[in-house]
Amino acid sequence: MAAELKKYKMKLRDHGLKVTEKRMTMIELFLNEDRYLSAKEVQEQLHKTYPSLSYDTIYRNLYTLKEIEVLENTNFEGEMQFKISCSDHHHHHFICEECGNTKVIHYCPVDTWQNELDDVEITNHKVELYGLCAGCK
Amino acid sequence: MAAELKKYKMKLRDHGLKVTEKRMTMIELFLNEDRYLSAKEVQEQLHKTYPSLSYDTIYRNLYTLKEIEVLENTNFEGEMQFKISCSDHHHHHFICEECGNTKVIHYCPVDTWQNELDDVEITNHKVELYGLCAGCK
DNA sequence: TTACAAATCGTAATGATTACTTTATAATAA
DNA sequence: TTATTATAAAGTAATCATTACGATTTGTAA
Ligand SMILES: [Mn+2]
Ligand SMILES: [Mn+2]
Ligand SMILES: [Zn+2]
Ligand SMILES: [Zn+2]
Repeated sequence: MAAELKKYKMKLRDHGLKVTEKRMTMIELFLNEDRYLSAKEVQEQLHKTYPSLSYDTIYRNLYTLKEIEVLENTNFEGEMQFKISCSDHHHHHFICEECGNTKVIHYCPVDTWQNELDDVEITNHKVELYGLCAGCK
Repeated sequence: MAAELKKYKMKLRDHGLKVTEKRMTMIELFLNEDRYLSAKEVQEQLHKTYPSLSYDTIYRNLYTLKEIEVLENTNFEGEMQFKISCSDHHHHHFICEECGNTKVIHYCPVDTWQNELDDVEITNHKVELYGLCAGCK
C-alpha cells in the first residue's frame, strides 16, 4: 500500500499541488472502497479521523483529484459521486444497485453512434449500466 | 393540434387522472419545445399564463406525466429535466449542448454489454450523447 | 527557521427539490 | 344543473446538496 500511495503523492506534486493529510486520507479511503462515494459518504467515513472536515475541503479536493485523474465521477442517484480512477483507456461502468460495486465495461460503440448521427458532432457521451452483481443477484 | 391534445386527454383519463388546465398547458408547452426542460424552465414559461403556479404542482405533474409515459426524463446538467416522450420503441438521445435540441439514437448494444458482463444482471442502463447539432456546429 | 502561497475551517448562502396545510376544481351522481 | 367528493393546486416552509468566502492553518521552498 505504501508504494501505491507514493505514486499518488508524486501525481499531486507533478501537478503543483500540495500533499496534505486530508488529501492522502481521502485517496486512501477511495482505494479501500472501490465504488462510487458521495461527498456525504466521504464526510461520514472521514469523520472519525477529522471530526471537523469542512465541506469546502471535501468538494474542492474531490474535484481537484478528478482534474488530475486520480478520481472519476458520475451523477448517480441525484448526486455527484466519485470513485478511484480504475483504468487508463476509454471505458464505462456497470454499477450494482444493491451494493454499489462497479465493473468496467470495455465495449463502447461511440463510433457507431457518430456514424448513425453523421450530421452532428459528438463531443461527449455517458454510458452506465445498472443492475445486480454476481454476489447480489 | 387539437387532435393531438385529445389523445393526451384520453391518456390522462385512462389512468384515472383529472384533465386540468395546468396539466394540458404543460403538455402543450412540451409539444412546442421538443427538448429537455427543467422544472425552473417550465415555471418560467408558464409564468405568463399562471403567475402563481406552484412548484408542488410543477414537480408533481412532471413526475405524474412521466409515470404515464407522456414525458421522459433525464438528469442533465445537475438537474432533472423532462421532454415529451418521442417514440414507443427502445431508444436513447443525443443532446446539443448549445441549443438543447435532441435527436433519437436507435442503435443500442445492451445485449452486447450483457454478453460482456455475463455474471451480472443488467436491469437498467443510461446512454446519452452530447455535442453540437448540425445547426450549431 | 522563515515567508508565502495554498489549503482548510467555520459558517453562511444558494438552488433544486420535497413536504404540508388550506383552498380550489374536475368528475360524478342526484 | 346542482351537490358531493376526491383529486389537484396554492402558498409557504423545510430539507438536502452544493457553493461561497473571510479568517486561520499548513506544506513547501528558500
Ligand atoms: Mn473507471
Ligand atoms: Mn425519447
Ligand atoms: Zn464510450
Ligand atoms: Zn438502450
